Amino acid sequence: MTSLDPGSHRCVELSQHLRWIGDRWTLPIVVTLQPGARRFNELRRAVPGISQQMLTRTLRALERDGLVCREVYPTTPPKVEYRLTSMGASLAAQGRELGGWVESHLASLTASRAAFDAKAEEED
Amino acid sequence: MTSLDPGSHRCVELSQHLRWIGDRWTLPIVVTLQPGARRFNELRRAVPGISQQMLTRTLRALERDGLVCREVYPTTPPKVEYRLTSMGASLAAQGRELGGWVESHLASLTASRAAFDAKAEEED
DNA sequence: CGGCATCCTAGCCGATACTG
DNA sequence: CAGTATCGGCTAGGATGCCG
Repeated sequence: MTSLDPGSHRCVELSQHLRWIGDRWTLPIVVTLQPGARRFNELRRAVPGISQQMLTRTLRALERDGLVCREVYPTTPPKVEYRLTSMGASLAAQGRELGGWVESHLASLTASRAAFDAKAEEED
Repeated sequence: MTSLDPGSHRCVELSQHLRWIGDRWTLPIVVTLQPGARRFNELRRAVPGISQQMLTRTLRALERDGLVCREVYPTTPPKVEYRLTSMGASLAAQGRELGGWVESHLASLTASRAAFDAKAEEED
């Protein structure tokens, strides 16, 4: 990945496409879909705290990006399943790695913040 | 990383801490600092498009998180250098991996979006 | 040179209500 | 069950101007 070398500023462009990582729900949803297809409300229950609307929006965005596949069964009541595409699955793997990094550094991160804030406060 | 297994919803919590990765400038800055220390305006020039304020803010946040170290030389004119801590360096590595993923899937992503939008439009 | 303070806008995100 | 529509708050982030 030579275009990510320092000096190449492709990373500025690429970071635009990484913004969905920062949003609240993309990664949780993708990781939740890793084991297999899930129905809408099933997914909703599986991702605690998400609103119906954000689930819809995030799923649409993922579908648009070809990371998630939406399948509608025209039964009554309607049944809609979501599953990862192969690209989505590879993203999930990346997401888990990233989560692993955060998890293993979370303690240091928190400690560092506390120290920084304490120092800032004592200077007042 | 068992706590990232589907079924564990730690990922919801962790995703909170991933938000700063999704912001526009964190990754570009961290990657730019990979080769070694840089001065403020040097960094500013090296990261095209960043405003002075966002550079300041992002660097402060990185410093607070213990990812970047700030060193002031009390000369005239003042000189300030920023360099990655070891934790910052490991984040840079993660960032490059992530960037690599995006880069290698960017074409598919873009194509998928175009197809999705075209289909949505024809349905009007 | 290397900042900080202020103002402003766009878009994320949540809550609520309604539909096939 | 699986959405869509609407409203509104919060905040990331850009522009500008001042300071040591």
